[in-house]
Amino acid sequence: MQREDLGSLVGRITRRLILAEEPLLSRHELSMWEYGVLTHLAKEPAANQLALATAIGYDKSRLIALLDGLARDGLVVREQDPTDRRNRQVRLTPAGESRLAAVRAEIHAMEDELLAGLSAADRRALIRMLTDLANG
Amino acid sequence: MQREDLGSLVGRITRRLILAEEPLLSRHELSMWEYGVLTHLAKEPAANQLALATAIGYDKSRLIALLDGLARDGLVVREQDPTDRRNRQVRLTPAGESRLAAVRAEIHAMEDELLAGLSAADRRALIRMLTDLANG
DNA sequence: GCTGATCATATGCAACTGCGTATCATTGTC
DNA sequence: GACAATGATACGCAGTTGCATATGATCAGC
Repeated sequence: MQREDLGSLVGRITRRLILAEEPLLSRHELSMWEYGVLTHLAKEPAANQLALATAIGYDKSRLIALLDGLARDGLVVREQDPTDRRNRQVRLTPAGESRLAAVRAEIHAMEDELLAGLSAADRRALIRMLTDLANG
Repeated sequence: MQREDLGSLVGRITRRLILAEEPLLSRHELSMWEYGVLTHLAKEPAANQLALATAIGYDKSRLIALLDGLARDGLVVREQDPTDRRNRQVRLTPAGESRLAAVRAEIHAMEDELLAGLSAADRRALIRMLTDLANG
């Protein structure tokens, strides 16, 4: 058979993932982008909002409303950077952490199911290779 | 380190691929979706336009204008299905095939570069696993 | 031949996207 | 202290998306 494009493969996988994640996320009242923000903040608090936007590949002008919503729900807080008052540092609240932990557990369970056909070694290899590709 | 979501990994890879593919495609005056249509038609001509739309995950009402453009450029033809005249079978023209071949060669070269860090065995394993995941 | 289903096509809509641009506060430099 | 640079915020715009819906042609079953 003709070799299939990497882009096509990845695209089909993306569609499957979105299909599987959307119901989990909406049950916890989170959009895909909100989940992305929470996930990124769990890794490291954002020094400022521009850095957060570029890190997750989202539009900086759009991020504002997204953070407004998350802050209103008490999942994140914006705090002035004492060393540079132009910056708003963004970090998870305890409520944000627990909301994220709940969704994330379900998403990981879903992923495990998706990868159930692979051996443990294959799975490790896959994650390693994907990580390398993602990080360029 | 905390385990990273599959969705996040795939998302970052997708962004990289789009960034790398867009200039190649636009040099051949093709959009991402048009390339997707041509690629799919190369695998198998479409029995009708609805089937084509769902196969590539595109909106059926939007596909019409896309096919109009491709047909205007002589890359595809729509033909009445002799067995069911409601259907328009869509297939590549020779011009469509050669245009696709030209772009595809560049895209494959780009992908090879992207995967250059992997051994041949790793690469085969990766493609196999991605294909399995994509096909569910 | 009538009827319901299927397909191509067309259109409208609300939401989202990326992009540019403007404003204002704050910073660091000269 | 004046000034350029940076960051948060706000707004508009044009393009894209998914979704619903309508119409007309054709088909298959009765």
